[in-house]
Amino acid sequence: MLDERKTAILRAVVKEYIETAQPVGSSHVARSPEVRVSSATIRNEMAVLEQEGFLTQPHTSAGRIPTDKGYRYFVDHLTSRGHLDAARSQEVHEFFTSTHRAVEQMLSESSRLLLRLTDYAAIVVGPNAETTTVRSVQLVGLSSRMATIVMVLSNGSVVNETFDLPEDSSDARLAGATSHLNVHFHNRSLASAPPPGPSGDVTVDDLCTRAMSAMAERTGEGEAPLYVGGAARMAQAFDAVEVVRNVLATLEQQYVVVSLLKDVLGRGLTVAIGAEHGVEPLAACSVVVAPYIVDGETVGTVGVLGPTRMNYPHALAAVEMVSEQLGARLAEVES
Amino acid sequence: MLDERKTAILRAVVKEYIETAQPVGSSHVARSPEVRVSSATIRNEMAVLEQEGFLTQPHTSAGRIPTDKGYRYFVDHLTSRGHLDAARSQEVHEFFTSTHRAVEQMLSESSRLLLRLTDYAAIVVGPNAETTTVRSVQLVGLSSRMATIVMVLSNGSVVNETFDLPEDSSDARLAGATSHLNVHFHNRSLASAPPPGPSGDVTVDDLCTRAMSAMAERTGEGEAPLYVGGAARMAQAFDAVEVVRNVLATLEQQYVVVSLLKDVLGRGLTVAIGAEHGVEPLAACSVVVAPYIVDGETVGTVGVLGPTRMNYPHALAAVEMVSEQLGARLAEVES
DNA sequence: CGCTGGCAGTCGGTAGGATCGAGTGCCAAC
DNA sequence: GTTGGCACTCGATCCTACCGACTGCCAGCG
Repeated sequence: MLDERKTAILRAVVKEYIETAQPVGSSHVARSPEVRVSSATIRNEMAVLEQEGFLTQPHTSAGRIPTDKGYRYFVDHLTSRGHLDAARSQEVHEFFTSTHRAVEQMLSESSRLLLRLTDYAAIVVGPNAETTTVRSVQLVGLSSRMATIVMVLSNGSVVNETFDLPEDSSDARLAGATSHLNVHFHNRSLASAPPPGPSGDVTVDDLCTRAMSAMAERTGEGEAPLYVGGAARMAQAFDAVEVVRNVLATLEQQYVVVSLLKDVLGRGLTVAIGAEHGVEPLAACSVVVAPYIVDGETVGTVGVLGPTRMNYPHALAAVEMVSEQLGARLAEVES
Repeated sequence: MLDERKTAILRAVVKEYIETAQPVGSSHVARSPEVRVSSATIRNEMAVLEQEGFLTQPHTSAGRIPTDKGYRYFVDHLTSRGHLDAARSQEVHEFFTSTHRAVEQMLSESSRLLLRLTDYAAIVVGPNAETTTVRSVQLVGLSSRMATIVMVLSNGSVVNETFDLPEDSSDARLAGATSHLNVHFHNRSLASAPPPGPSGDVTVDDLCTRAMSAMAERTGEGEAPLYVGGAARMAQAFDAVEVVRNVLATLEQQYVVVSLLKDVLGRGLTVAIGAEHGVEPLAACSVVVAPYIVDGETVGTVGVLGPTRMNYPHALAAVEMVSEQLGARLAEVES
């Protein structure tokens, strides 16, 4: 699509702009060792790149900055895969060999790890209900009127909800419902299993129904657990206060974030640049995502969200590494 | 400490400054209906207030702004307790009558509620291990090498951790350990109960030890669950980018926040203004806290964190209302 | 004696204007 | 096709003057 020299120039502009956040002029590019022509030639080429939509000028007589299309071309034509430096690579390995906590904690800490690696906002979406099976169900009475249902899933995560007890429940009936549900869900997926059939005791059935409908709130569409870290740290990459506020506010709306990641991944992308992802308040942001895979199944997503002028090679490397390690770590739990 | 007129003037300055965030001059104060003297008199009084440390001038020939000491006097001498307007009051009631979810969700949503009420960062610290008793313990095998321990506490919260299984464990031994732990912890506090005694089977004992030491990470000092909402929204109240970054970064360090609240509450305060709380990066912030109480026991804390020029009466009213309702709602679970 | 109106003085904020310089587009020459 | 040179553009920066919101002080009034 672009000849070699234009590609080299575009690459130089993107790299420079990512570093400095300043419009880059032809003479800067000429200084780059990859490009061995004079600044005049570069000016001509840059004019063409601008006409074709890869670059833009904030104003006449300023340098050029990449457009979304420019970034897109850049990431699609990366020469070298990014590498994490030794220290960071080390940090990831240490993290995943030393962590020994509940899945929920591990995901939450993974998001902090990714934050430290990239300095952008790190997002980890937990395993969803479709891909895990139920290992154990238990109903626990809290008082005469309330109880909790606790489910342990095959990936080690635990979901719980409280619900009101019917009048005529008793400890025995709670136990009955517990074993009824255990038999019913044994090694079945929470989301795909049919509702439990009758048990012979109407109160037990009532208990099961109440417990399951409480649970349904949790396993509904898009209700995957979400861990966001470092929104604040990334925000400093923007200078317009207005933008910062929008971005932070959007990041607090969990379902927007989850569906954003799902959507990007669903379109087979690993990088969504600026307006590509379609979430308007995040138009100044790019997203780098990777699924994490356990037993050949995609069970969740990790990603980073940063300004469009983020360091894509680095972010790609970090996200990939964390997703791989996370998948491997979670696989250990199930094997 | 201050005569009535000085108090009125200080009050007027604080109120005005909270609203406008601009230094307020003597003529503005003179316009306030509570003060019925000329601006010249007010100037004299303000000079005294400044000398005594209640007000300060950003520079000569500017209006005055309150110092931390000024805010402190203001909140200590509030005439009228703040009231939430009808709409917000309504919102709180609706929230607490309609929510029917697991404790963890309720706390998380409470923090969002408080955020909506005040537009400052809302903080909810969950019940800690000392004040709850164990209702149920269960060990669930995830694979041949790993298992999860799940505890349901009397307040409806659920804590879980994973741990490695010893070589010679079996489903039967997991069940044995489960019932051993259940008997041991029955209606005892997780934190204060002694470690379980021997059961007669060394593998079962091993299981119990491993499970409990995994759990210990969770119930250790200062490990109360924390829900922070709306850090971003509050940040817009500051204009110095530097400050915003510090504040947001600090808010992401959970243990700092938890101990801050504990500390403030421990000193018997409900409001900590600016430097009073001693957390240096939050020197530009004030904190309003209230414990929530279940069965006469303080089990957790709610609070808001905002700029020192926050609307104290409003924040106090909001925090108090939410803490009361939250306590009442949690009490229902246990009764 | 306390309160008030008036007045001179201070100083940050803003607007206008000159200057600077990084960068462009174009062109003639190689 | 590439290059050096040149005229031009335009945001950023600095300076200056000015404005206005204050204050502190003082003399006079009730």
